Amino acid sequence: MSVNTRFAVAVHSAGMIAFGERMVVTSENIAKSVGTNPVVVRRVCGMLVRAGLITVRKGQNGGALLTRPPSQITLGEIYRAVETGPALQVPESREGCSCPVGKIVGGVLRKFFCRAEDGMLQRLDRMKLADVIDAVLEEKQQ
Amino acid sequence: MSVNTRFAVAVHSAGMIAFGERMVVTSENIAKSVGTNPVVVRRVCGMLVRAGLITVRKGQNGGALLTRPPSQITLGEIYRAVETGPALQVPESREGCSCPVGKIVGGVLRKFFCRAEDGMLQRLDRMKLADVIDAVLEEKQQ
DNA sequence: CTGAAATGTAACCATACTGGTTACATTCAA
DNA sequence: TTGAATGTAACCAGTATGGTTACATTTCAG
Repeated sequence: MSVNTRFAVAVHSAGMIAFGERMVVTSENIAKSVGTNPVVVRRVCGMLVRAGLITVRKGQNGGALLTRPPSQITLGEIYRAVETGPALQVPESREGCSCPVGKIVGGVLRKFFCRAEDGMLQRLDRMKLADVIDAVLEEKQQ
Repeated sequence: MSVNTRFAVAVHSAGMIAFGERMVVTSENIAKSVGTNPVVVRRVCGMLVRAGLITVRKGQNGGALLTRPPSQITLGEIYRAVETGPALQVPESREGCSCPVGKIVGGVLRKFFCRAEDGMLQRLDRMKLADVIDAVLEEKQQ
């Protein structure tokens, strides 16, 4: 329970914010649905704001809105908005401490890992927020 | 410096172990090259042993050996050997605590995230340990 | 057979990241 | 003006990781 749920919270939040024009979506609403704390939601939404994916209105009857329709927002964009650094990391060999071959290996690994991670990002780029919403609505019908 | 360097250490180690027939590769050798501690290397190599990717001989003139040639070992196998749990996680909404819709969203997200992660795994499965070794040797020439 | 060299593993610590929580200033609408 | 909402700082707890020491165990060399 120590990793990486930020992305999930972000997608979940964005999915609810997609309905922001029909209902007021507050951090408290979202937190209830996600099963977490309003402050956590606000932290994540802050990153979405900084990435230009949503806008937030303070004050009474506040709430958030998407800046684009959910069919034009990809999970890749959300991922990049909230995730910092590569998923596959290479330890920074403390300078000079490791043998020269060790440094070469580190550089090579970084290249390989980047290519692998791109595979994940490309798939995320092909998934639209609207796809997630559709899947949820479909499951809800059943 | 808190995440995920296990995989990098594992690939680096396996790469050195590929030369185990021509030279004695000890955890201390590997640790020097990686820039870490022999115990850390042994911990990771233990997982590779359990996954059947290498064998280790204790005692004097010990060292490790690959169970297959490096052209038949993929980075995907190494990844699965040392990495536990999905890279993209969905918070387990504390049972009953979250609204029913929240649970549906969680399930949907898990599906989407799995598909995305598969993109990374498929690429890792196409990368052979031999490819890494070749790339390192090539860089070393220059 | 003995000793040196190597592994396997437990134990402990420091560090870092995350998420939960409280608190409070700020903003905005009714 | 007041209440509802956000933004953010601050602090805590839990967890994972990596570094380190220590020690039992294994295995080969001599």
